[in-house]
Amino acid sequence: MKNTFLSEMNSRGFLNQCTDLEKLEKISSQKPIKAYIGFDSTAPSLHVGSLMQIMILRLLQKYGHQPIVLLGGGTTLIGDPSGKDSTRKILKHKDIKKNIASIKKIFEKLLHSKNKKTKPIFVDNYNWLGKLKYIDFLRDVGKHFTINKMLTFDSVKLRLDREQSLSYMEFNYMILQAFDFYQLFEKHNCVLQMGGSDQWGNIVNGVELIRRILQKEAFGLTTPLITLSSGAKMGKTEKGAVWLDKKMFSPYDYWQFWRNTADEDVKKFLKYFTEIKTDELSSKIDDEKDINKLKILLANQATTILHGSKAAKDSEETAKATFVQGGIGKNIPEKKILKEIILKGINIIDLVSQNGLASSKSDARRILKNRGIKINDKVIEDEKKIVSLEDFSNNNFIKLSVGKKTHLKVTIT
RNA sequence: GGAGGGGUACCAAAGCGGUCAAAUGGGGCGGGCUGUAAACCCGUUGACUUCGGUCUUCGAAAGUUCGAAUCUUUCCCCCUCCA
Repeated sequence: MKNTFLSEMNSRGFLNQCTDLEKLEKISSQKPIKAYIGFDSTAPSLHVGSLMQIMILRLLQKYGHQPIVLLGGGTTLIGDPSGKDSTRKILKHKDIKKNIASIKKIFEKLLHSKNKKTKPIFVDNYNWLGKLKYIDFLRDVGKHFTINKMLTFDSVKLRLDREQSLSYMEFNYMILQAFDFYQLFEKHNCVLQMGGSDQWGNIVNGVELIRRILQKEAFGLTTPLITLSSGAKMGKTEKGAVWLDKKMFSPYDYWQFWRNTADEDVKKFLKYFTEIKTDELSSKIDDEKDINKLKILLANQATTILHGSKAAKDSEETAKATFVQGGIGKNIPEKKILKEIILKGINIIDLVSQNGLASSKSDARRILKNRGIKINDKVIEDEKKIVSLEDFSNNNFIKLSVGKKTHLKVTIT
C-alpha cells in the first residue's frame, strides 16, 4: 500500500467506517481534497474528547489535503441528540459566538496555516442555517428525508427505546448536519466529512443528500470510539474535563494527564495522539520494557503538539523533581503570600482551603485527618498548626502538598 | 382533558412522625500496597466549629405537631396508561 492519508489513517487505527474506502483512496491519492469535521461549540474550549478528530485534520494537512473546520454556531443552537440521554440545555447565541471565537484560537495553534493549500478553512454554519426559510427548506431538503428512515438512526432510536423524550427540535438535527455537508460540498467542493463513530448516521445523511440533490458522490468516514481499559469515558480527571485551552487546564496538568494513562491504553494512545512514524513507534514499543518510559514519551509528544516542546520539557522536569526527587519543580503552581500574613501566622486549614487545594475547610480537615496534608513532605497531624516564619526557615518558600499529586509552592513576598 | 406513579445528597436508590446530616451501592477524596498504573485493602464524603456543639438541607410555599424527609393543603416539574 502506498503511503497516503488513508494508509496512515489505517495504520494509526483511525478508521472505523467509510462509505467507500477504495474510491476515496483513489480520489485522495490523485489530487488534494477538502474534508471537514464539525465541532461542538457548547463550551469555550474543546477537550481531549475532540483530540482524535484534530489529529486527523493534522494528518490531512500532512498529506497535502485541506481541512475545513466547522464550528457549529447553527447546530449548537439545536443540540445533537447523538449519544445523549437527554436534551442539553440550550445555549444563547451570544455565548456560542464567544465559544467559537475561543475554540478557533486552539485550532490556530494545532493546525498549520503557513501553506496556503493546506491551511484550514473555518466556517460557521450559522451563516447558512440562520438564513433558512422554513417552507423552502422543507420543500428543497426535507423532501429527501423519510421519517421511516430517520426513526431507524441510533441517535433517534436509542432515545425512543429508552423512552426518553426527543424534541422535534433535536429530531431535526441530522437534517441540518446533512445540509451542512451539502453546503460545504457546493461552496468549497468539500468531498469528505469525518467524525466520531457516533456521527455515522449524521454523516451518511449528508452523503445521501448530496447524491439526491446533485447526483454527485461525497464520502463519509468515522473514527473508532476511544475506549479506556477502565471502561470510563476518556478525558475526565480529578480536575474535571481535560480542556485543550491552557487557561482552563494547565500544560503541566495536561502532561500529567497523559503520564497517568492506564498501562493497557498506552500503545493505542501513542498511535492516536503522537506523530511518531508508525514503524518507528512499533519498534520503540517492542524495545522499551519500562512502560513508564512509554508513558513519558506519550506525555511529551502530546504536550508538544498542543503546548509546544518547551512546555513539555518543563512539565517533564517538574514531574521528575516532584515525584522522583521529591523536591519542587518549576512548573508547580506557585502562590505568593504576603509576609505580614506569615509573620502573624496562618492556620494550615485556612491555607489549604483558601488556595483551592480543598473544597472547604471541612474538606481540608478531613484530608488532614487522613494524613494527606504535607509541608515540605512532612505530614501535618495537628489541624491547629499555624504556618509561620519558622516553616520557611530554609527557604523563602514551602512545598504544600495535598495528597500525592497536588502540590503548591507557597512563596513569601 | 381523565386515571395512576413519582420528585431524597455528585448519581442511583432506601427511609414514610422522634434514635435522620438521612441506610446501601456507584462515583469523588485521603491513606496503604505499587510504578505518579491496574486490582485489592482501610478511612472519609453538607457547612462552620473554641470539637461541647451550632447552622442549612430531602421539588417550592404554607400548615398540623413539643417534634416533619416522613402527616395536611396549594403550587411547580417528571413519568406511565387512557382519550
